[in-house]
Amino acid sequence: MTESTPELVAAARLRNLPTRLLSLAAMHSDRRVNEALGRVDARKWHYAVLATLDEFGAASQAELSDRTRIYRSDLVAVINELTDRGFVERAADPSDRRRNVVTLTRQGRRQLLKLDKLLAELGDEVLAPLTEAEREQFTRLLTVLLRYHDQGM
Amino acid sequence: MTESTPELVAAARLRNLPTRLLSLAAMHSDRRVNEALGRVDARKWHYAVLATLDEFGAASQAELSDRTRIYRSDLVAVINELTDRGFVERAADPSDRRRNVVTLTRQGRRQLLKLDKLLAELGDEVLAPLTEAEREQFTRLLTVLLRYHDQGM
DNA sequence: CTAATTTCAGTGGTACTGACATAA
DNA sequence: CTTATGTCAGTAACACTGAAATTA
Repeated sequence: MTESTPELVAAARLRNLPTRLLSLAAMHSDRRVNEALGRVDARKWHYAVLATLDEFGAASQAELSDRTRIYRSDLVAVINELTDRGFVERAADPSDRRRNVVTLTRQGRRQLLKLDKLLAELGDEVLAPLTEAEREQFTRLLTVLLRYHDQGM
Repeated sequence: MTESTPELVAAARLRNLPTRLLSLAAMHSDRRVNEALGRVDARKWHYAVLATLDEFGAASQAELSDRTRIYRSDLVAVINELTDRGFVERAADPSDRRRNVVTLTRQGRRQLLKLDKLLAELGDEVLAPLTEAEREQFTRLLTVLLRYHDQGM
C-alpha cells in the first residue's frame, strides 16, 4: 500500500495540461474497470468481443480486430479465453479456409448481459461527480475526439 | 505497420461506453505525447518534474513523488535521466541526511520552456476538433473527475 | 522502538512489432 | 506474384509491489 501523505497539490502547469488530465483520468478509470472485471474473471477485451458478436453476428478474427481495435495477434489469446469459458466458438470458415468464424454461444450472451450491467454500474461510479447533462457532454466530447483522430467510432 | 482496412464501425454498446471512450482517447493522446517527447529525448515524467521544481522550488524526491504522482521507486530513474542531461542536480540534504534535494538548473529551465511549447502544440493537436469553449469544458470535466476520485489536483 | 527516505529488484499486464505458414 | 488471415515469439514501457539500508 502506498502511504497517503497529506495530498500535495500539483503544479499549475500540470493541473492545466489537458493531455495529462486525460491520461490520469483514464488510468483511474481503467484501474477500476480492470479490477471489477477481474473479479468476475473477465477482461475489457472480452466485453468488446462479446458485444461485437452480439450486434454484428458471427465474424472472422480479422473483422473482430477491426471493430474492437484489438490487435490481431492479441485477439488470438482473447478468443482462446472466451472459448475456454464457453462464451464463444471458433470454427474454420468453409468458404475461406484462411478464416475462422467466431460465434457467440448462449452462455456468451448471458455473460454479455451480466457484463452490460456491471459496466453500467462502473460507468456510473466513474462519472459519479458529473450531472446527467455533464455526462452526456463528456461522452460527446470524447466521441468527437475519437472520430476526428479516426479511432474508429 | 498495421494495415488500414476500410474502417469498420464499433458496436453501439462500445460506442456509448464512457469508460471505453476515455480509455481510447487517452491511449491515442498518450501515444502522440510520447512520440513527440521521445523525438526530443524526453518523457512526460521529465516535464512533470521540471514543472514542479520550477513552481515550488527545490524539493526532495518524496515531495516530487507526491506532487507528480510518480512512484518513489520510479522517480529514481527519472532523476537520473534528468541529471544525465544536466537539467537537474541531486545533492544530499544537510538538514536531513535521508533526503536528497533536487534543484533545477538553468539548462533545465530552458528545457522546461521548450517542453512547455511542445506540449501546448500537442494539446492543440489532440483537442483540435473542439472549440475553445468545448476545450475548457473538457478540461473542467476531467478536473472534476480527478478531484472527486482524489487523484491529486 | 517506529517512521520516513532513497534505492533496487522484480512482477504482471499490455500495446505494439515482426515474422511465419497457409490460403486466396 | 501479391495479399489476407491466423498464430507465435518477443520487446519496451510502465504501473505497481516489496524489501533493504540509512537516518530521523
